Amino acid sequence: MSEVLKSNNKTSELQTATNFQFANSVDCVIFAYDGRVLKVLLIESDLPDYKGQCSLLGDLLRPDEDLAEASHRVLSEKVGLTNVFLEQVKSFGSFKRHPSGRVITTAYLALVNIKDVQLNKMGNALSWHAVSKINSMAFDHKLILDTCLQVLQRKIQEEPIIFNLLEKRFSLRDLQLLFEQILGIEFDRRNFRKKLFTTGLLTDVGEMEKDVKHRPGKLYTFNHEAYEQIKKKSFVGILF
Amino acid sequence: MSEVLKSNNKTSELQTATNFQFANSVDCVIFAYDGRVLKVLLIESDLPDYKGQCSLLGDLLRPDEDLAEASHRVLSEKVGLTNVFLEQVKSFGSFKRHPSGRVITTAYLALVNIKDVQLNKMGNALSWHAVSKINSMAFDHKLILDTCLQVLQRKIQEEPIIFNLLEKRFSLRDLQLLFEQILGIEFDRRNFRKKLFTTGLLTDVGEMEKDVKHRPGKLYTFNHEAYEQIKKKSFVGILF
DNA sequence: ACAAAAGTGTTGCTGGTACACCCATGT
DNA sequence: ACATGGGTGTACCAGCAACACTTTTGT
Repeated sequence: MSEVLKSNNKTSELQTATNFQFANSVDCVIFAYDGRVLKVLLIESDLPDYKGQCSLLGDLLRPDEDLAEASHRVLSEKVGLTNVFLEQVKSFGSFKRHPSGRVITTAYLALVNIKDVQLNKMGNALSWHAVSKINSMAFDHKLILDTCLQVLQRKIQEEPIIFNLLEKRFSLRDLQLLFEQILGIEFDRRNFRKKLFTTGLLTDVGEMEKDVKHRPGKLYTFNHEAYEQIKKKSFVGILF
Repeated sequence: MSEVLKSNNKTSELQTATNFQFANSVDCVIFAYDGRVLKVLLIESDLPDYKGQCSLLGDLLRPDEDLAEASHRVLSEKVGLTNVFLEQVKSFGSFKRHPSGRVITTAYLALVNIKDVQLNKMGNALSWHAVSKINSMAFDHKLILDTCLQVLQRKIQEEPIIFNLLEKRFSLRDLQLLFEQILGIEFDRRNFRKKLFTTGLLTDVGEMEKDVKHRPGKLYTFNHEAYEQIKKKSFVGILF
């Protein structure tokens, strides 16, 4: 082991250029819901190694930007979206994960409304893929996707982030179907309604669905203010 | 914006050395319990910028190792521990977080048994600090510590990782005090016992505490096998 | 009229919380 | 005997799950 690596801190090593041999990137797992299934936005790889395979949208980290900034930049530059729900999930640093060199990537979970994305404007190789149908991807991106899907499944049960996937106004049916899609289970309609109402997070906007070929349902919005109030109350429910 | 950064993937850029100007590190937030309060293992910084302040134990990522490997190496080389509970928490990539250059660090949560750590053997600047007493640290390490503490608080309620902080055999009192320390709340003793017993994760080892100046309590171990069985049953409890 | 989904209430069970008394050990 | 904490049981309440019928709209 070199002396350099034995030191208490990193100063001595940082002065040497030999340690600056890493590239860092962010990769965004951009989820959306088309009303039927959960989808993820991918780009076709043009690397020879991964001919025809898809990869996540990402980019190299710039010298002057933060990880979070980089993830927002990817959404902005490559998808044309700002003010997106973005949350860091995990970093992947296997030294063989990228064919062209040592790249450490940090995965971000993005939840967008599918109607906000205009693929024709962003052109070319971007497309939505049903999450359940994806078998292989470029690099280790399938692993990253799976990891983010699991995090999504956990998080929608802990925080009301699922609303980022719906339009401002939605029916209870929309909401339930989306929960069921993501979690892969079904709920009793009546109990689901009761539970959601008792959270106090849904505001009845006083309008109804239109253009449905059955009795139209009421439309709701997510009540941010109510959630901010509720959040303060501590959550404790010891159990593994 | 350069053409290079507009490309669909990262190949072209990776070939150039200009993108390999980052250093990556891991920093371990090593928690332990001394029977009274939650502690974290820190090292005194010898950087002039951070004279007298403490920092987490970390090291630069080597060209040939994974992030997880690096975190285990830190525990092994600097604390003399192997087979430690280690879990990635978050990466921190602010471009001004390190005075000597651009370092992206990935924080790991480590849970160890305090008796396994022999500070005298590791020598010098390592020491345990009560988590609640720490006001400032070198770099952005206070932020990292706070983040990891929050993750710890959440995780001990979701998974039985708390046992990593106790000895193999422990009394219910030990376990309850530790929960209370970490979460900063108190539990009713009788309800706590019932709840833990109903999980089926505690095995009565048929022995009692010794050297206590009151009625000795039974000792238990964590039942890994039972947990593996239980884990299979899916957890769903929609609520935010 | 029929199909499709909206909307609504009750009951039983389970799990959480609040709470009080007796027991074993060391001093 | 006293102090300290171990060990146990009960009663109430809230939240969840299971379950069926009526209503509204479009075709």
